[in-house]
Amino acid sequence: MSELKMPNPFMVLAHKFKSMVLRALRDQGIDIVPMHIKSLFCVNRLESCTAVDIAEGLDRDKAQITRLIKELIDKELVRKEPNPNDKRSQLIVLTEHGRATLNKVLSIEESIIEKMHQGMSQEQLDQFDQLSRQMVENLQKS
Amino acid sequence: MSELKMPNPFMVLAHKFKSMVLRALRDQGIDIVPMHIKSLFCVNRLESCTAVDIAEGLDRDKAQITRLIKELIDKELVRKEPNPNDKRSQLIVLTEHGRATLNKVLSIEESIIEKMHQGMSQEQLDQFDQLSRQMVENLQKS
DNA sequence: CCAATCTAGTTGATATTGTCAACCATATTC
DNA sequence: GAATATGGTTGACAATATCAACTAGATTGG
Repeated sequence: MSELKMPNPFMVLAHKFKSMVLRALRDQGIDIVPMHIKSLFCVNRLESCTAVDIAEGLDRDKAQITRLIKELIDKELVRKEPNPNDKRSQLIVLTEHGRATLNKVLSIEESIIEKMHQGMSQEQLDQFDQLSRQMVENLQKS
Repeated sequence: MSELKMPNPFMVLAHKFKSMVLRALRDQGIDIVPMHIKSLFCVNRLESCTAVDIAEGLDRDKAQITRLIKELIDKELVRKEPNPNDKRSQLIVLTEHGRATLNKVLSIEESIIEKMHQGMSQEQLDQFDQLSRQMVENLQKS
């Protein structure tokens, strides 16, 4: 083959970032994992949030999200309430503990992101995010 | 908390990309997984390649790489040769089958990457990679 | 109004990837 | 030559992902 293929830099970055987030959580004695964080942020973002909203919002399997939600309930970070609009469904709601944990985690992630972004202009960061989003869209087109 | 946190675009991209690569491998009847690919590319890049070279090159645990190499040997994609310079160590070498598989996989990944990069200039792509690398370096500074 | 179809969520099973610790054999260092 | 470090392995477990099949409820169309 022509040239020797190097690892995709954005994949290297994703691996490093995720490892660092998990390590930072452990160091802070926070017993949750990155997928928990993503789910909690999802619940926080949506006024009325169901499991399928999280699955779609995070582009994950419904089965996986069901299990994640159960873990978040066990850790008393969220609770379920009946969905007035759909008897099959429940609304996922942050508990006080969940909100407090989310605030801690937000700080942790923000400090990692700040370190990651050192020496870069806002314009560069905006373009980086924009290109990432565009690439996701490109991949989604069938 | 202040603003509602959205998922990091490069993490969304990494998840989507990895899923697509695995799906494409399955569609092509190729019974390997993304970590196998990364390892094979690593072996291909280095003139004299050991397990610890792969572990370091991919920023992965030695234990994980040991297991991956065993799988690659089982699938006859690589083989081990004694390391003349270190009795503890073996050199990992691509087999013919491994080289052929790597070529197929290269095509598959390249077509996914081409699709991902649609509508983007080379300058933009270079900057994207450069920013990713810089972010990795930033995270690595202790 | 009811059958057919779709959807929300669950459960089971399995796959992929990741992490930590402990170990043995070998290499290096002092 | 003892102490320390390193390459690789094994065990155990954790985190994430995927697919299929299922039940209960919602929607659709005749």
